[in-house]
Amino acid sequence: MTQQREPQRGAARVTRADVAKRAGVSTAVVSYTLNGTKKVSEATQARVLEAVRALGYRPNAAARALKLGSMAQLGLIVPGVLNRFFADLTDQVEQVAAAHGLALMVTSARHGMASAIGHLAARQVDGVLIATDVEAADLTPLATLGIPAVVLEKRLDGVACVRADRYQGARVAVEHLLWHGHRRVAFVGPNEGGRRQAWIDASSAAGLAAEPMVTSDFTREGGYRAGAALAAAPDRPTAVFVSSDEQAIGVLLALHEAGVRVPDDIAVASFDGSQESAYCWPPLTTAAQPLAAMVRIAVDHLVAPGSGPLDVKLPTELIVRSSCGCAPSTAA
Amino acid sequence: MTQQREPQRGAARVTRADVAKRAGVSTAVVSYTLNGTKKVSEATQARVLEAVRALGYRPNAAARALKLGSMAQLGLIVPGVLNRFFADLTDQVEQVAAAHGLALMVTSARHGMASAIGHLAARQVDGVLIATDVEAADLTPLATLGIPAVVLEKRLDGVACVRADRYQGARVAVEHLLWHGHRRVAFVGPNEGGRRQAWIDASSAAGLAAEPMVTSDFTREGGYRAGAALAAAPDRPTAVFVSSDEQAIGVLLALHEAGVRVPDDIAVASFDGSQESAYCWPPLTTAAQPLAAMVRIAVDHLVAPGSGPLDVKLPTELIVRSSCGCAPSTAA
DNA sequence: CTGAAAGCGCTTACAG
DNA sequence: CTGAAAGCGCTTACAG
Repeated sequence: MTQQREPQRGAARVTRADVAKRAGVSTAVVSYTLNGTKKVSEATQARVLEAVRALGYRPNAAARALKLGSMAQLGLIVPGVLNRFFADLTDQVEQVAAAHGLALMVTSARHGMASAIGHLAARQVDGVLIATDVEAADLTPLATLGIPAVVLEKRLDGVACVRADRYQGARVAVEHLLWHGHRRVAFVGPNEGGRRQAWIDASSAAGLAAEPMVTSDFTREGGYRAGAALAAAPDRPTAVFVSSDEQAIGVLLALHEAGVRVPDDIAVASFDGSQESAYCWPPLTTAAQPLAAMVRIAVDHLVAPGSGPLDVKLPTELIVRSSCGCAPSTAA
Repeated sequence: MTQQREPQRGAARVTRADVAKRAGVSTAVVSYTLNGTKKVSEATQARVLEAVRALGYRPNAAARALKLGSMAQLGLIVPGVLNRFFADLTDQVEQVAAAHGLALMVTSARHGMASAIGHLAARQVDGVLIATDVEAADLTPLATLGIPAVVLEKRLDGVACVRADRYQGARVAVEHLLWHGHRRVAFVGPNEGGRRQAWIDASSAAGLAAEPMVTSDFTREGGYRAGAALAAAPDRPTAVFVSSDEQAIGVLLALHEAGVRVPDDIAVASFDGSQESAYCWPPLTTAAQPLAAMVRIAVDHLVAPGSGPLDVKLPTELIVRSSCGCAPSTAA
């Protein structure tokens, strides 16, 4: 007796047995012709294919995955797809994964990293990309299951890592602002990390005090508050480096609302190079992360069977647009 | 002899048999305690849970899916997550699906609807949300497998559909522009459909010729080109209704570059109500789709076992910001 | 070139 | 309250 529940909507599920019967072959032959794993005579092949078509047969991915031990699927953990940069990232990963014949399971870290990882682990993904802050301890479920991971955020001992050189990118951006002649360049971002350090170093290399600094998380809302603070500051800076495009969008809005002109009153440069940065007003001068390369390297590493440790740091490229005071460019 | 390949990275996979052995029970009991499908004595339960923890055991989703006939997973088809509105949508769907204990498989329609649907069908999703243009014929693979679908775009015979009332939304937006006193309101969007018709109707109801119209696809690039055309038009309109926020972002950029002031020289209103619309400059007055409600209804329908036909059309809500000439609002 | 059969890791009706 | 066993739909080593 079968104990299988009816499929959700009661439609009769077509299995390879049905195909085999209709084609007058064994189920093995159906697999052989569908997967090309063994030679099958032309005539038989044609019969099988005809049966597949006629029946609208589609192999059951779960059964296949159970047998093969792989879901042909990658997992991606991002803070959320609402952040423009991570939307860009998600899009890239989807494309590269598809090129490898892999599906993508996007999971937000909204409910915590542990939950996101547990989720992906349970779904037997073949590898996971983590594009947000993560602790080494969060990674153990993956290690236990032998699921490879690569972190796109920060370096963790023994964990594959691909990242942009944030210090270098921020430094070049701040130096560009300095090159424009600004003597008081503000910083908007987290009170730590390479971007902040680059701002400090670039400032002092130019003989300037690194100030003011406005702490802000990586959101537009945070940027908005920082921009409002900047606009209202007693000794207003004439330029600002913002840690991410996403924040910069918020900064721009606050500045506009306060009637502070960009770049005339305050020049702005940021970090990420998201597509968004080309479409805001004014278009942002930004240190662009080499997203395509990062994703390619990360996915290749996940897919390659025996690859060793990975620790890649890629340079960013400063995209010069009009927010810094350079000649307005058209939409890029 | 086992024919199973080693798992990808050679880590020993822990199965429920290992757990059962360690806990000194049968595999059935492991299932019972993990799924709560049958009463298990406290003591046994504790032993099982201990074993699960100690072994780092995680049920195999593929096996479970094969047995249960469900992957506990929904599919979503969007043009791409790069479009802000669809990013908002994706985020909503992910949340609502998660609330139902369902994972989300996001697929872009980049390589064609047939491929996207085939992909999802092969992965045994329990339902699919289609948020982009689709033909009835594309849906047959889903019907064959008994996978329910709901379309968020347009009405198709016999297919569940949830959508915003685009005619009504566009009409209200155009009328708002008219209310501001504009006598020449342009339209940017597709040369068909409810939004265009609403613009035509609202214009003639006000005794005006509906012109000019600039055809544009639903992209920022398209909006940018349309905006440039508008700015250069001989008899420049004083207001424009744009079919989507995404396009409006492009329109704004082109207008800014041409030195055309918004809303002073040209007032702008658009459609969608994406989060983006609150953060561009100036913030957009836009007819907001009731995204949360749409997604909730759609997912509920996918999840409900025997729900009948569904054809819901929800009203939009005009969010008034400063692009139309109303008092500037702060970031919403 | 083709087929019979085992086994992937679960769940559950049935029998203690 | 617990266990033995069948079966979900595939793939593949092995034997024709």
